Amino acid sequence: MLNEHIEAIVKSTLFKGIDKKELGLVMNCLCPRVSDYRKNEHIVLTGDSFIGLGLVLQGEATVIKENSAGKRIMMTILKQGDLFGEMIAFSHYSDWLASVQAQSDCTVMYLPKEKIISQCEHSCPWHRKLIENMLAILSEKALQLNKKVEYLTMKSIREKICTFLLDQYKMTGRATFMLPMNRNELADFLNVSRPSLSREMCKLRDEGVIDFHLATVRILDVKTLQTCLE
Amino acid sequence: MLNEHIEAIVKSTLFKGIDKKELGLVMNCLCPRVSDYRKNEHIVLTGDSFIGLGLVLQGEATVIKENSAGKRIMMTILKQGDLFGEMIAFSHYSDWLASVQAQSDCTVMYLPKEKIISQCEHSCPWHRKLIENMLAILSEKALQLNKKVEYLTMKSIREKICTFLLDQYKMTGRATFMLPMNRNELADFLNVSRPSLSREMCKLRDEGVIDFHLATVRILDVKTLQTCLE
DNA sequence: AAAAGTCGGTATCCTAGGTTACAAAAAGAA
DNA sequence: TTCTTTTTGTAACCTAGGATACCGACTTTT
Repeated sequence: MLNEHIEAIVKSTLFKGIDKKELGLVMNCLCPRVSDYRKNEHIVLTGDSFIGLGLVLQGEATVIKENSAGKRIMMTILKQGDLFGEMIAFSHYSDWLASVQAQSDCTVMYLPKEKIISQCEHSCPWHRKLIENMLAILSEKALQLNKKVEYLTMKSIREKICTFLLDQYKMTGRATFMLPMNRNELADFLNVSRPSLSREMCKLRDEGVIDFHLATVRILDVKTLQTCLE
Repeated sequence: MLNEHIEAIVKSTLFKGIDKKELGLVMNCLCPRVSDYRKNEHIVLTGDSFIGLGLVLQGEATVIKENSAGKRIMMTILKQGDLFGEMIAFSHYSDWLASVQAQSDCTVMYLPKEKIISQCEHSCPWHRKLIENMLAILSEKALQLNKKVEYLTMKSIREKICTFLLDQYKMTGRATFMLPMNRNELADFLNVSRPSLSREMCKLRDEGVIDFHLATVRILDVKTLQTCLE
């Protein structure tokens, strides 16, 4: 089983930094359950009891969350090497909070949470690495959600845009940079409508604060950009 | 140092489930740095290099985040037993992302992250518990942020209210329940203005979907409440 | 019990931004 | 190139909900 799926395992953040040669031992110790699913089949269902952290070895799947009224909303697309269930694995929940459905024929590996934190008799060095990776995965997840909350909490589109552009400015260190997504995706990320986003960006251009052409943006007046956030 | 601060340590989620008698050994192994701060003094500053997970042993402090324009926003109030820096400790960041300021005279303990994940020579049983707690803390944090994102993403106040009420209904299992916060806090949580929240709640009452008096709410028509979310 | 402070409901007014629809530009395919 | 598709910008229209202000009901203080 290992050889045919080694690619997915190596790709995943959970096994990052663990030597390829060691993976045999690791898997032997973790003895994960592996299951196959056909296209459109449900991999897990909301409310099913949680059996372990999921890792997509093969194929593509979607995470679907049902709201209080039962409406289904697609949350994420999972590809080879992606994890799911990482937020509930070590929480007080014992059931899945969302469903996962196969978009193509899929192979999924389940890692029981006890196996991840338990120190096996030999107290293998990679075990520590596994725990470290798990902590890093959860931390990054929380930070990413935190960032999202920050954007969603802003009241005006202008504030969202200015913050986003200043973030990009800081990250790239240049006044001229490329936006990492198209208008639709950006509007989605900021939780506003695409035309409203365009309208506001054009206003900023008319005011001489920024200039842009498609994905290329140049910040002309950092100070004014900052005053939008005060 | 242990005896005078045992209360805070026992209170904290990080040391939950570790026997009081063992705490001496635990602290001996973790050998945390402890620092005192005076009222209004900065405990950590955004950009300072991260030295370890913070635990408030005594006093009260506030977490203050600066946005891209440098505007300072109060994020949380930390009390005895509260942790800070748990999201960055195991992330790729090596600097603090927010500042912490003492609101009263404070004592703070710093736990280096290596000490938390390292297995000491004696491979103490409580070490595993510590890791488990750390994973639980991060998971719950991520889940809580996830919930917040869900609420913030909804476009209409009505949808937010209906979701909130259905959540409460599910949690309590009763059609009549008490709201866990007052109108101001609820408006804040849902990221809307208080009068708008009142207005919409009254509309729902006028339509016969719910009834309420102050904090007491009764759901009259679950189905209609659910259709708001579709 | 009078005074002061808090909390929730209500009315008015107004604007930011959603919706829809279309046109222009860019990118890709044939 | 030319045709098609996708991505943007723009304009017109309209409403959800923010801001503000005020009132009445309760609470707490003195």
